[in-house]
Amino acid sequence: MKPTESELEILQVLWEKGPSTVRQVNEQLNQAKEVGYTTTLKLMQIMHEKAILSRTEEGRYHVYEALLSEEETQKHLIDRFVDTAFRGSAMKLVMQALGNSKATPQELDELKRLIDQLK
Amino acid sequence: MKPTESELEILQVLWEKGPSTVRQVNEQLNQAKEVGYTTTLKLMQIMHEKAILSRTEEGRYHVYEALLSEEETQKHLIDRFVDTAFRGSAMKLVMQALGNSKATPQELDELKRLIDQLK
DNA sequence: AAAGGTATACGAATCATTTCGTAGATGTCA
DNA sequence: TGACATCTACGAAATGATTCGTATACCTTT
Repeated sequence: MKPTESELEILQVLWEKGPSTVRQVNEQLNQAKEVGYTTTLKLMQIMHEKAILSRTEEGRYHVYEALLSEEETQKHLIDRFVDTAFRGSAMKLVMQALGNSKATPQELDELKRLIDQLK
Repeated sequence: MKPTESELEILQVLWEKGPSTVRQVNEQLNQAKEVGYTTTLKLMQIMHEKAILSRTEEGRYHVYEALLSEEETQKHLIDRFVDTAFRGSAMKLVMQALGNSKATPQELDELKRLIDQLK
């Protein structure tokens, strides 16, 4: 339930691309940095054991799929992050993140709408 | 420049309490969970080596102080977090964090003001 | 001065994560 | 069929973070 950083990278790929083989994931990862094939394989096997990924055997290949939803996972991660880095204050996180970001006026409007909904 | 989780816990204490001895920090940490004195000591020594903390020797004691500012550090952490967990989209992080949080109406107003400033 | 308490220094055990080499199975193609 | 490519399984090295035991020095109190 607490993916490590490398696991997260793999999840990203699967969330973006949908169910994939090790090779597909590995190739995607390699666009950012060099990672050996067996490294990715091993990681995905471990994630399968931990029930983070499901696996379907199609002939000789294994096709993996994320069992955690992106949203749920992000929710968890934010909780932990707020605790460890912001002493529990989500608002501080939000304001800092917003300050750093180069949000477009549209995005800012969208955010305002979200705020109004929350009130 | 990339504090680990334990290091962050120590930084939190120093940011909150200001310059402190190992014992003071350790006692603070122990309110949340049990940590041995020498564990905290070692960690703070390492942080000193890494130039995360400064150290002043006052008689027999060493007084440590954070060399990283809370804001700067949080900024870095957010950047990394946005990358690893939100594929680079700070807006997604902000909206998720806001959705999860139980912000008070006052806080939401404050946030709106911040947004207007950014526009 | 001796005993007890408390400091720092430091090496090393432990634990988690990441990386990769090698082996064995299976498919493909000349 | 035989050579070659590609797949999974698996053990274990490498790395990084955390934790702690022990040594040594110094103060304080009796």
